[in-house]
Amino acid sequence: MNFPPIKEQLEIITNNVVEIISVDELEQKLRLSEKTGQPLKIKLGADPSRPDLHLGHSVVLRKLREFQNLGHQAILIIGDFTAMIGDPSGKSKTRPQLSAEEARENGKSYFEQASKILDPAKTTICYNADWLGSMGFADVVRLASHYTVARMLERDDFERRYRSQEPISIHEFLYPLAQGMDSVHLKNDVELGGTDQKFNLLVGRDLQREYGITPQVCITMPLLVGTGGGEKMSKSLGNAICFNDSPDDMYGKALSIPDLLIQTYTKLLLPLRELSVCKILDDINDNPRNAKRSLARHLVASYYSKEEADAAESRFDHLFVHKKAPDSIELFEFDLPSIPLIDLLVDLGAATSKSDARRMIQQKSVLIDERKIEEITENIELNIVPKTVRAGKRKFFKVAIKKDFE
RNA sequence: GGGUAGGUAGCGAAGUGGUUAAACGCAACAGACUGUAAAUCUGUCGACUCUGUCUUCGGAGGUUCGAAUCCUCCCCUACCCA
Repeated sequence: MNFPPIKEQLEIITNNVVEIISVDELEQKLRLSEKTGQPLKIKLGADPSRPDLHLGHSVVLRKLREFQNLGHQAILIIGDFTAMIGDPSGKSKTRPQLSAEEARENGKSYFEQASKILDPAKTTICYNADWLGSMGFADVVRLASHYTVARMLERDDFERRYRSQEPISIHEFLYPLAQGMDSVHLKNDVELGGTDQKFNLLVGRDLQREYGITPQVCITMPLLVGTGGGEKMSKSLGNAICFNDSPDDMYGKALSIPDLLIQTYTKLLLPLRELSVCKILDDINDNPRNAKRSLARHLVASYYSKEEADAAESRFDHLFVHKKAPDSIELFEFDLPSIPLIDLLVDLGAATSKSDARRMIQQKSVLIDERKIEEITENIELNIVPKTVRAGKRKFFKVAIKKDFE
């Protein structure tokens, strides 16, 4: 196997990362692989309890892809074992515990989505239940003896939670250890993760050393800020752009990010070596509108195609710039001759409750066939010819009576 | 086992007997404006048979004309002591 020159590799690997522990060791490993022709094993852990990949995941996946491009071996670990126990960290305590089948299923879906970025043919995929699942209680006790409570409490979020008197369950201490065991098992050279993974990555490093393996190099990538601008991108916070979002959604969400984020998104999510991408950065100050539109188009193009991206943009312009109704609107048929508007809005899912529907009408955001509704008690006649219901700027419906209604 | 401090709307956080459906912040939604679903400003933000009614402040009872606020029991969390 021939690798690019070390200097070039380092340059690519270093780009965009927050921290590498340590660069010297990385360089040593690269030299060794050059000498032996052995590619480095690059590990990335995947959480199968949340199989909806979003742009936040893409930051680290793109880094893994860069390693692949350099000729190294990407290993995607599906954390099906840990998912079966149920991740206790943070707020989502109610997260359902996954069965073995669900975890595998989600893992598969994760891999499929990740393949939009990785080269699937060159990606090794494995499930950590394969080795963690066969550990006995005695093994776990032995493993746990390698780490101390004080060191556990050094971890950022443990420390924070401890200080603010939030509960920390004992088994949460086992998580970093389990993840570290993955590294022991795989004998990987590098582990990738977001900055929130730093502690876990370091535990893997320590454990490898304990078990007599050359410690892994830890590389942390920035956490992507969500579309709202404040918190990190996460599906549950509703500020994520998912791989599986439709081109229209993806385009629209990308355009909705605060201007301040244009630069970050461009750098972390798009290939900067491309000229058209560089131009986005140049445009930010003079013409943020164009910069953001270009960012949105590039994003859609990278997950779908250039054609889809252009189409999404023109549909967006049609809808929001020219303020016209979209071409295709979902049709809802009712077997009633008429219906109170309030009920209609609830039935359509445009409003979450009748009070909500009432509010929307009061706020003058409901239009029927372009006519603004002022009256809360409005009754809507249904015909064979569909009427267009618009609630707010984004929600469109067509409503009609069922054809065979008598 | 003993003690202390807590559990308030999607989240964070006020309120400790009476205009309190419950301040404030974030999120969300809507409107204006715009360059877009940015920014900014304004409004809304428990439910309903909606100028009124009903149900909420960990759970169940109780005191009172009246309770998120007082009492009893229970559940949950953190910290301290053992």
